[in-house]
Parts: sequence; structure tokens; C-alpha cells
Amino acid sequence: MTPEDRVLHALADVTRRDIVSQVLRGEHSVSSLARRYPMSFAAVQKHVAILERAELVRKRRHGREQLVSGNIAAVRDATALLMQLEEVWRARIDRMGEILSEPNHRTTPNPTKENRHDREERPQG
Amino acid sequence: MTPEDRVLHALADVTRRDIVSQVLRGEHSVSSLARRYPMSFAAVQKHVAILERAELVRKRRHGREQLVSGNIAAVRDATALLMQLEEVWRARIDRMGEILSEPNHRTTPNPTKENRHDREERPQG
DNA sequence: GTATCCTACAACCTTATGGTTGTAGGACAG
DNA sequence: CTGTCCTACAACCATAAGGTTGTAGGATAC
Repeated sequence: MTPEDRVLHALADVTRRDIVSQVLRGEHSVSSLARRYPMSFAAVQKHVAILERAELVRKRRHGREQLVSGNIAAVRDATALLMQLEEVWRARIDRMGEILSEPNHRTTPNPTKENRHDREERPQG
Repeated sequence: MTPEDRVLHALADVTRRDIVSQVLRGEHSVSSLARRYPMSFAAVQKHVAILERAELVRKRRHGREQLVSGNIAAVRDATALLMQLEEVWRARIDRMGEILSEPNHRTTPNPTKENRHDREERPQG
């Protein structure tokens, strides 16, 4: 599991996204977080641990309680990952635009026996 | 599992993100995708199925093969979810700015016995 | 028709998730 | 010291993830 996998997996749970949302607003102790959700303290503790492994949150001791805060940088990293995918798509659309603006572009690519199977873009070729 | 959970979970795997990246560039058959990865055809098929459930990709019959294409809208939805978290954080920073620009702001909030435990923002209060 | 390719799906295994309860220790109040 | 609160962690359970192999069917090539 790559660090990117960890971040996206951590965010792929509605409770954990809510926890992140809360601690991005300000620090919360683990027990005050636990009170918000209809599950046991231990369950919330596990969710926080998963968020911590993904570096989406950090914990800080304060007396007998552990204060959880959000790490906006990790959220941004995750967003950047997804925007990278959008960029891939945009680049393809741009390429399509270039082809259409070529003076000798053909909408029907004159199929022959050789390229009849070239409809799908060949991987690692 | 909410639809949002499904999308982020689907993207929380490096192989699946790569598949999405490939099919956003253009259609690929399942077997041509399978050839790209060091795993069985069935494994890749499962990954595609998970992406399909999350509506990140679509399949289209073409003769004996199944062509997979990417759904950029679903990617954007996922990005929007994460940007929502960034917005939560930004709003908090803005609030901090407002407080600092108040004419009678105090950096030391005059602690008393009553608010000594109000350090953490109270949930559902 | 036969062989081949692409796909679908079932069965199986191992490991991780997401929840539970219970136990135990550190920090604070009285 | 005692009781209470917050936390950590172990044990357990059900189910899902992520991989494998094997079987079977539809579409195409010959």
C-alpha cells in the first residue's frame, strides 16, 4: 500500500471524512469525537488511527487527553492526485482539438486490413 | 457504503488509478488493460468491476471485446469532495483572521475557572 | 465445425476492515 | 488514596479486498 493509497483509503469512509472535517475546524479530543458518532469509543479510536497512519491528522498530548488536529497538506496531496487524472483527460481533449484543426484531417480514417485492429490504443507499444 | 465512499475506495488502489488514467486517455479492452499489469486477467477484471460500480468507468461491447472508457464526471465529483475539506479549513483560517482584526481582540483570552476547559470546541453544543 | 480469443463468474485463500467488549494504565479531582 | 475520565490495546467476530485457478459461453477466424 503506497502512501497515496493510504490517504485515499482513509478518506473512503464517511465517518472518517467527517472526523477530518471536524478537526480541520479545530482540535478535538478523541473522546469528544467519539461522542459525535453512533459507535463505540474504540471504533472511533481505530478510525483516528487510520487517519493518523495516512498523516491526515496528528495527535498531541494535553494532560490526560489526546488532541487531534487536521493536516491540510495531506488533504491537498490527495486532491492533487485526483486533479492529475483530470489533467490526463484534459490533455486528451486538447489532442482531439489539434487533430480536428489539422488541414488534412479525416473523420473516417480510411480503414485497411493493417489498421483494422488499431481502434484501441496499444499499451506499452 | 455511500456512493462517495465507493468512488474514493475505488481510487485508493494504485492499479485502479492507473487503469482510470489509461481509459481517460482512450478506450481499452479489458484484456489489453490486463496485459499492462503483473497479475491475472481475473484480478484486473475485478478492478474494472470495482471502478464500474463506482461509475468511474463504463463498458461498451464491441464484437467479442468489452471496451472500457473513463468517466471524468465521477473523477470531478471525488475531487470536489476533497476540495470541500480544504474549504472547511480555509473558512477556519478566515475566522481566525477576523478575530485578529477585531479592535478589542485579546491574544490571551483571560482564562477563568469557567472557560479553562473550553479550549476544545464542543461538539453538538 | 473447430480452434482461438475475450469475457464472465464461481470457488478458494489470505489478510484487512469495521465493529464489538474487556482489560489496564496515566492524569486529574477530592 | 480513591474514584473518575481519557486513552491504548488485545481478543474476537463477520465480512469484504485482493489475489489465485478453473470452468464456461459468446464472437471471430479459418
